[in-house]
Amino acid sequence: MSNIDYTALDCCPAFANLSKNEKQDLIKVCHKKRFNTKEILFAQGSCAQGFYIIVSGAISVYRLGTGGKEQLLHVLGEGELCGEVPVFQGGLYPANARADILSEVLYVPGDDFLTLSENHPEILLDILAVLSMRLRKFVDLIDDLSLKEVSSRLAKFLIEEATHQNSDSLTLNMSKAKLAAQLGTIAETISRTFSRMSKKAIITVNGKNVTILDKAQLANLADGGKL
Amino acid sequence: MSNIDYTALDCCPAFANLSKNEKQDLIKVCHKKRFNTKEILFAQGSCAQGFYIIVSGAISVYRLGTGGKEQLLHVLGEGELCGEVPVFQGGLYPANARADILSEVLYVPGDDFLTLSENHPEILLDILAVLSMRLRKFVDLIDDLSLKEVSSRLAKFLIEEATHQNSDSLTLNMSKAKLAAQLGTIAETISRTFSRMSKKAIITVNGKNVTILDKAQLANLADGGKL
DNA sequence: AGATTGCATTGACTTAGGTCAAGAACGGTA
DNA sequence: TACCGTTCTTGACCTAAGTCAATGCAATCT
Repeated sequence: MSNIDYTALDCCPAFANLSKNEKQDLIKVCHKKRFNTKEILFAQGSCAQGFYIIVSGAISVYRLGTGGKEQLLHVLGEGELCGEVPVFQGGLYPANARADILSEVLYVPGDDFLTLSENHPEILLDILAVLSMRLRKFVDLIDDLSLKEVSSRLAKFLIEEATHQNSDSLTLNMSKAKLAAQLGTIAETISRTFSRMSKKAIITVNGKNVTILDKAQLANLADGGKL
Repeated sequence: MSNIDYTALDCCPAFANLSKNEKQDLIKVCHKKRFNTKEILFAQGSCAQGFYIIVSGAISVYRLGTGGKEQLLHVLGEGELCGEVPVFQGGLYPANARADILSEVLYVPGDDFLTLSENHPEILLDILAVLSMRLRKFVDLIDDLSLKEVSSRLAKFLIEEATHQNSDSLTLNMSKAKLAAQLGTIAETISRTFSRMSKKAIITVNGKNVTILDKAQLANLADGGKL
């Protein structure tokens, strides 16, 4: 079907355990696709024949509310899977997916994947790990939305992001509106929360750069403390 | 290890596809356990060595917020799996689980299960279906918490429950407080929402019995309409 | 430079829904 | 029946956060 180089799968941790031969078997059934900025990969409720492996770029997976408010479910990047749920259950995509920037993906037809898994069942354990990780993240998000306030969620996000960029300051790699959607709120509220944190000398904000001044207080906020 | 009858697994849709022999292999590694009302199966963050198959009873899986507010993640019943995520990823339970009533479960050690899956990889597809279903439900819950109001969530719940009990009236099988926790709110708000729906002649409430008077309006609410 | 476009910020206002507290209703037990 | 604990309802209040609208940038294009 395709003559893509099997090393394209090297970017994908979920398939890292596969042997060279297994990767070649998998790549044989893949179709390379390319999505432009803002192009839709799939819409909630539409029928799924397969899933995607992201080779490069970034894909937002989201739900839409009344009035067009978005709740981001994940932002997926290089090496991650996208839209795999309906392959194993239900057949319909549970949410919408859109390319944030020009993105290259491998489309894996579900049937082909399932056939392949008969010969290489270890692959299923890898997928189980991916879904388990997603469940964990969702539990955290549900917990946040239901039990925490925006200042907590933002504090948590900043701590995670700073840790990730291992420093006391961090650069937001998305617009405030997108950050808001991810945290289950709106841009204005993010703005106000940033400025309240600044007034209390917990952080300083400069465009997309945030510097953490008082780690302890930020951790306290993340933990449910009052701003 | 155990000499439980393999037919104990018949209650479990996730393992319905297994042959008699496979069920016997699985049951061999299971330990029967029994939990009294309010007894804890596991706590968030504790280390997991295995998962549970619920034979009878009911298990609540939940997160705790400050001040003891609970967000229910699922209420699991006969035949369902519980605590399987850490077997495949991370090793720690993502949430708390507690028996609502006297419950019988089969404890499946993770290692044994993984070993078993090497000989019967189809079992992994069944687990994938279970996790996929959970992801779907979580996406709906996230959507509700972030994008819908309580009246919407309650309306949706009533419609689902009535459909499930196939009639225009339904009996709540839990306390209002528990219903509230499931919908990400508190008992008082549920009370008030019920009474507003009653005043508008959409439903009538009588103890644990709810009768739907105006299906169309209820559906409209579930869809984001104003109460 | 001026104009256009897209984000970010701020203020004034509204509102859903949480908190606290007082009763009322219900269910089991003696 | 009377007593108890639990659950449910209702009211008064408060606050987090959403809405709407004005304005301020900063970046890019003509």
